[in-house]
Amino acid sequence: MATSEEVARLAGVSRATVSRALNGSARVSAEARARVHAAVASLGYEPDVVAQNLVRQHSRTIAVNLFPENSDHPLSHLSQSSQYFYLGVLENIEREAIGLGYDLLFPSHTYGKPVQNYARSLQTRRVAGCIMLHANEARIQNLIQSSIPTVFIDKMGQGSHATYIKSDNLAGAGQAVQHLLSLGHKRIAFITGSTVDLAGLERLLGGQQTLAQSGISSDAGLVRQSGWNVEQAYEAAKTLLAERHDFTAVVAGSDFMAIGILRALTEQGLRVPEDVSLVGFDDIEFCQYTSPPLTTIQQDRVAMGREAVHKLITLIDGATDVSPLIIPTRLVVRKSTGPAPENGE
Amino acid sequence: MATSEEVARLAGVSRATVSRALNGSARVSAEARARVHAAVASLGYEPDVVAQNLVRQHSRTIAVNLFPENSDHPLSHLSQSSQYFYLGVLENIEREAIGLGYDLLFPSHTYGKPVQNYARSLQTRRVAGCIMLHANEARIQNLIQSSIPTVFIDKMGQGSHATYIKSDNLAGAGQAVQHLLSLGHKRIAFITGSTVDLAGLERLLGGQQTLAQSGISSDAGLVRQSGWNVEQAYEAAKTLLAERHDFTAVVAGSDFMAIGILRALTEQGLRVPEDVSLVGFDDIEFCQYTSPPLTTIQQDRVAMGREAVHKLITLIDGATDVSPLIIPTRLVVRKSTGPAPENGE
DNA sequence: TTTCACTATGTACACGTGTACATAGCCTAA
DNA sequence: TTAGGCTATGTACACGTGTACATAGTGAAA
Repeated sequence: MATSEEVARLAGVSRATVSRALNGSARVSAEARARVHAAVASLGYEPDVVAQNLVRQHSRTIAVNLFPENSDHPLSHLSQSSQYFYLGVLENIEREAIGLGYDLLFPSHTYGKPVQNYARSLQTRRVAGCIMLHANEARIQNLIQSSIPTVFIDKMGQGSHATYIKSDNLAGAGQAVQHLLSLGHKRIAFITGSTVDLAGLERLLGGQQTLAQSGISSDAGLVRQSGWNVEQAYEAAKTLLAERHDFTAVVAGSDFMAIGILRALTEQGLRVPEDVSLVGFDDIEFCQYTSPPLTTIQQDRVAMGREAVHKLITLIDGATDVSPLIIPTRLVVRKSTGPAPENGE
Repeated sequence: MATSEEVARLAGVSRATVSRALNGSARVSAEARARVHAAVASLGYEPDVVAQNLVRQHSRTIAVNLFPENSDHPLSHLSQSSQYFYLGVLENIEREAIGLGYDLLFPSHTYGKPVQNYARSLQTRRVAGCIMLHANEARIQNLIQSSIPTVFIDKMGQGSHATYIKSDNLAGAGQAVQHLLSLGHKRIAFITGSTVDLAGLERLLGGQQTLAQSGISSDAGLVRQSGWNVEQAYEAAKTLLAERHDFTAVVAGSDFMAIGILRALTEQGLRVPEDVSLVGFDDIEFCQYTSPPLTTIQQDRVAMGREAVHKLITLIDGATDVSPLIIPTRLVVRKSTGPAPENGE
C-alpha cells in the first residue's frame, strides 16, 4: 500500500505538492503535475479514504436506513408491499449514488443502541447525509435536531437540514377511482391498509374525495380496513362479501392486498373483471402474473430513489429549501378492470 | 462533538487513560475508570469512528456487492429470480451484522473504475471483509489475489482468504425429481435456466442424475433451456407442448419460470396438477399466491446470509479453513404437484 | 534500609492525508 | 536597480484516536 509520501519521494517533490496535484484545485506546475501522475501510476497509488475522511471532516458516503429499528428480525416485520417497494427504491438510490461517486452505508451497529445517540453515531462515521426509508418518531426528531442532511421517505419529517419525499397517494387513489368511474362503476368498495399509516389514510381519503367530487355519496359500509398483507385482505374481503354484494368494483390498499381480495372474489364465484373490477396500488412485479393481470396505481420507484439522492445532495451542498417532493403516481391498466355490469349487481 | 481530550480534562486524567478505560483491555484503577465513565456520560462522548479506523488499520465494516458490475442499470439486468433471491440473502446478512455490530458498505464508487483497483479501493476504506453476491471473473481474481477476507455467494471463488457459499442445487433438483417419482411420474420434462450459469447447470444435472438412479433413461427431447424469466419460460413451454404431450410433470429452473410454464399449460387446457405436475425452484413469496400454489424447492436464504457473515468473520479472525459451505435445500409441497395420471398422457 | 517487581498513569509517536502559512524565485514596472 | 506582486513549492500543523515506552509510586522480600 503506497502512501503519498512514497509518491512524493519518487516524483521528487513534497507531499503537499502531491496532494495539490491530485486534488486539482491549487496551482501546480505542469512539469510537477506530470511527474506526480507518473509516480502515482507506477506505484498504483490510491489515496487512503479513511485518512481523507478524518482530515476533511466528511466523506462521500450516504447512510441508508432500510429496516425498521424496533425489531431484531427486520424485513419479516415489514409489510409485504413495503418490503418490495422499498427494495425497489433502494435499487434506484444505489443507481444514483453510482453516478455521483457516493458509497452507501447501512449503519447496522445502531440497532439496539439508545436512539438519542443515533445522529451522533452517524456523525462519528462522517457520513455526508442520510436517507431514511424507515424511521420512528424518536429517530426523526433526533435527526432533525442534528445537523445531518436527511431525506425521509414516506415520513413527513422536516427541519432546517431535513425534508421528505413521498408518493402522491391522494391523487393516486383518485386516479384509481376516476378510472373506475369512467368505466361506469358507481358502487365502489375500499379495502384499505391500516389508516394508522399515512399511506393508508391518504389512499382512502383520496378515493373518497374523488367519489364525492363526482356527486357519489360515501357508503361507510363499503369501506373496510385490514392489515397490509394477502391474508388479512382476504379475510376482510370475505367478511365484506358475506354482508354486501352491491358493489361492482374494489379499490385495494396495495397489490398484495389485491391478491388476497382477488382470491376471495374468485372463491365466491365472482368473475374479475366481468362481475367485479379490482384495482391495486404499488405496481409490484407480480401484478403482471396474476390472473387476470392486475390494474394498479404505480408508485414511481425510479423517481423516488433518484430524487431522494438529488434532494439530499442539495442539502449537503447547503441548500435551505426543504420543501418536500411529492412524486406523481400513474395508472397502469391491465385486465382486472372492465365496464360496470349493466344491471348493478 | 466532544473528543477524548475533553473527557480526559473533565475526568482529571490523561487521554491515554481515557482510551484504556473505554477499550477495556489494559489495567486502569477502579477510581479512574469511574471518573472517565462519568465524564463520558456527562459530555455525551462517542469515539470518532473514522479516527479509530485510521489508527487501528481496520473497521467493523463489511463491503457488500449486491449488483452486477457491468451495468449502469443494476437490478433491471438481474434475472427476476436472482433479484428477489439476493435481496432476501441481503436481509439476512444485515440481520446477522446487527448482532455482531458490523456496518454494511455498498461500495458504489467502484462502478466504472478499473477492475484491478477494486480490492485496493476497498482497502483504502479499511473494510474488514467482503461479501460478493455478484462478481465477474475479473473481480473474483482481483479479490482472491488481495488479502481481503472474502465470501462469494454462488460463485466458486476460493483462495487463501476467500471461500464461497452456495445452495445445493444438485441435491435440490434431486429432491424435486424424487418427489415426482414418488407420485408415480415417469416422463418428466425439464425447462431449465441458462446452463451457462452454474445454478442452471447443476439443477439440470441433479434432476437427470436422480432420474437415472431410478432406472429411467433420459429423454433429450424433454429438456429445454430458456432465459431465467417468465416470458422466455412461457415460450419454451409453448414450444415444448407443440412438439410433445407425453410428459406428466415439469421441473422448472426457477419459480418465475414456473409461473410462465403454468400459464402455457393452462392456456393449452391442461390442468395443474391433475394433468401435469409442476415444481419450481427458490420459494419466492409469490409461490403461495399462484393458482394452484406452487410446489417448489426452497433455497435457505436465512442460512445463506447468516453463514456468509459467520464464515467471513472466521476469515477476518485469521481462520485458514477455506472449504466452501453448501447449504441444503428443502422441498415445499403445495398444490401444483399430484399423482401421475393413470393412463400416461 | 535496599532492591525488585508490579501497577497505574503520563508522554510522545503513529495512522495518512489536507492545507494555512512562509518562502524562494521570477518577472514586471517604476 | 529596486520594489512589489505573483507563482510554485516546502514546512508544519491539524484531524482524533490507539499504544509502546518511560516513569513514579507502592509494597514485599531480603
